[in-house]
Amino acid sequence: MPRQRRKGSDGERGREGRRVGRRERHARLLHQRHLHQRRRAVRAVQGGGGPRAQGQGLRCSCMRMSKSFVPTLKENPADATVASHQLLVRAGFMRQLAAGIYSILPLGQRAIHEITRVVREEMDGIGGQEFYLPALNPREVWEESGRWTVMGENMFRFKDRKGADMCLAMTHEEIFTVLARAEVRSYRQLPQTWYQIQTKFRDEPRPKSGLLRVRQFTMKDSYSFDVDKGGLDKSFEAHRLAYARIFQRCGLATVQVEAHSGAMGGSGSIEFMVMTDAGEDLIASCKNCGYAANTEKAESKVETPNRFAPPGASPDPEEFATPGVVTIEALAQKPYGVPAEQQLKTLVYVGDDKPLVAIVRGDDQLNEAKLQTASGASILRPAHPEEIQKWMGAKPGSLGGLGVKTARVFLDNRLAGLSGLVTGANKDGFHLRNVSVPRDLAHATPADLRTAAAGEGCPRCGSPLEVGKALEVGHIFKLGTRYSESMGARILDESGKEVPIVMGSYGIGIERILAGAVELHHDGDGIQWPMSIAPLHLALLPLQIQDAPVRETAERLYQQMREEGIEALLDDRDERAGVKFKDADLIGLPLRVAIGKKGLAEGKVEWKPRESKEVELVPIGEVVEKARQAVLSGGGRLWR
RNA sequence: CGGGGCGUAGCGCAGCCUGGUAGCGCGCCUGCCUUGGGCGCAGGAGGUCGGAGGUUCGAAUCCUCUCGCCCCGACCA
Repeated sequence: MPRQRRKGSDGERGREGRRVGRRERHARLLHQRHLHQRRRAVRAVQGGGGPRAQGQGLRCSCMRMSKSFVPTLKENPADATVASHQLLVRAGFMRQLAAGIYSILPLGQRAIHEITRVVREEMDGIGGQEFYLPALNPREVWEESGRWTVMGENMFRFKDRKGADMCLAMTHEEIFTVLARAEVRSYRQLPQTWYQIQTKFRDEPRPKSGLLRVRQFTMKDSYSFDVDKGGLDKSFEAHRLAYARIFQRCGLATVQVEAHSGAMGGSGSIEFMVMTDAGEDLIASCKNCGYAANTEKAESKVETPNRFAPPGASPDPEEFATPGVVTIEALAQKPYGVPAEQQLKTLVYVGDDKPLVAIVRGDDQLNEAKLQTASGASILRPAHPEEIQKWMGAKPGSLGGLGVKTARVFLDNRLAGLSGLVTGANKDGFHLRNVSVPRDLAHATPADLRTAAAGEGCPRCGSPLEVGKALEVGHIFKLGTRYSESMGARILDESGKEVPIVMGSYGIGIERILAGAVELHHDGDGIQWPMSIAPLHLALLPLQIQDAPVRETAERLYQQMREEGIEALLDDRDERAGVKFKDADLIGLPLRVAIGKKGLAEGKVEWKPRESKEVELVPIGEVVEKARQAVLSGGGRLWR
């Protein structure tokens, strides 16, 4: 088929020199192509129209099962425990290479393309400009921000042949800041929003759950650069709204929660969470007022009556022997009978190489993220037993905060004002009773240290909080001047004063969207892709491939769909109907059209959306249009 | 990093305790048959038993070391 140039129309005019905007030109091109393909479609229907070489000038890409690499499995892979991992492997979307490292197969890659398309559209929509930065970084930049140390073991590091320290980037604050400081001089050049979609490397101590926690993954990361805090607030809000649209368009219901900022630093952050048991985070939320926070940060209202306080003045602390008792539980038992809520739990940590003591009520859980926030430490870890012995003079199990001078002591807020409590004596085998917080622990810094639990009061409205498991798919941070100060990215403001650029950083885990969508959308038979991110729109199943009318009808529909921009997966394998149905359900394309002898006798084919139970008989001549409508109304896109 | 489990054919597993011929199901190849929800029959190919060392006449099996993977606890898109 000869490809004709259309003369004298749009293309020519562009050459005449009239400035045509890129966008406009692109739209025109699409229109031209559309007309062209329409004509072909008409010809195809009118006759001839047999199978054609794939891709001839068409941008819509379809697939023939017989020629595609889609290795489906009947049985679940042994190591997969969560649905998304099992199904993505079984349906032929990915294979594991090593712990937390996956090869993405053609179907998986197509779905990822759809996701990144949505992400790009929304990022461009808020004025983001796409970059592509190096994943391979020299030590020096990370040294400048201080994160060469902070990132610790989580960063992949090695030496190049000259012996220089290198690393694989976990995120790109540093590199973008280097660009900004080198080129951005004036407030007039701001605000800027820069982003990329790029591979990130993190040497996770424990990769797990398929794509949910891996060591190499794709992240959309963006960075905003503003003159002041007000500008940052605007950039942050723009991202927040864009993220909400991205996840919604990808078929993910998300909740936005207040979050701990961790190694990123900064003043505030919001996480976007998909509620699923496959997730690893715990979030507390209030149905009544909408409060939602990661339990790393969530607060709660709890009643803490001073019920162990002795009448009158509190007697002095008194040592008593507790041989072999090293747990809260044991001290609550028989001979002692000290309820856990009367005890103080004393834990020793090391924050930036200095000892820290944290005290919470015996039945509460210390929240390390909160201790990190309270202490301002950038690296926090539990102390080793030898360190504890050295600083406290006793082993874990007999520790207490009284008289501690070797370490900063932090005390959970709920303990304020209580007395008549029991704690370790910092002497193995002994505890202290009659401990009064105001008198004996006055040297401790009060802080919110305990982990909020389900049923406790919402910090805003007091209604009972719910706690559920969630998967983090996005995280937005107000970095402020954390990086611009340490790395010297300064500009002149309106008054001619040199000020650090105010930054924000915003991340989305691309594969987590993929896996999260599967967690949310599947059934016992397989995946149920949302139209917007489905690898293809429709499965076309000729049920008896040896039957010429069946085969030819399928081929014709395949061709027509392709020309209409509907992405079809034609299962042209010589397999039994059952095999095709099973694979189609497993792969989970949103639409299915089955062509069988029976229906064909009446001039009909079978229509079935993946999530529907019923099959609908549709006249052959109507099915392409029906599919077109379904793709569009489902949030999909024709013509790529 | 602490605790637990598992490495045997492409995939899922048995065999190991009590040392002596490496097996089953699925998948794959050939033929016949069947043809609307992972058909049936017959034949066939395919394995350094994760690796190294040791004990033994003999090791998938017992011992030591090591590597890898999964799960549970401490870290993050």
